Amino acid sequence: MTENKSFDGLIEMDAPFYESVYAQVALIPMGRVCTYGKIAELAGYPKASREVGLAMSRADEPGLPYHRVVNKNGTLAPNHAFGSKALQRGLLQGEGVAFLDDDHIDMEKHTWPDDSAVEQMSFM
DNA sequence: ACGTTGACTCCTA
DNA sequence: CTAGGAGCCAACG
Repeated sequence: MTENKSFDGLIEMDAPFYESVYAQVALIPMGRVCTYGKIAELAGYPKASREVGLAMSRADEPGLPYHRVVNKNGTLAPNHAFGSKALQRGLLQGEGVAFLDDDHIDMEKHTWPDDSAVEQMSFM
């Protein structure tokens, strides 16, 4: 009994924070990016921005679009993530994300959740 | 249980 | 632009 360590595909983690992070990341639509701090905030830990990065590093969940998570400054993750910045950039560009430079995303257009989304929700 | 770690963010120079 | 320091907090050994 108490075989709670069954890693038969799904990983039972005792970390609600991490699960919340993964859930938020999974909600990021294509062509959009989100910051670590924003995800931490949405996850319920507004100051745990660093832990979001940890969660990404430790994430083994396939299909999780964590390449859409970038720094608040619009710069991509360090080179050791994704194998290289170029790879992350390619993934984002493939989704329609505009870059101001090789390492800078146009956050004003692609940050999510976006304030312009509020306009869409308005019935006006 | 304590100390270290880190894909962060903010500030100063 | 780069470099350094401080604050922050959960997971991990």
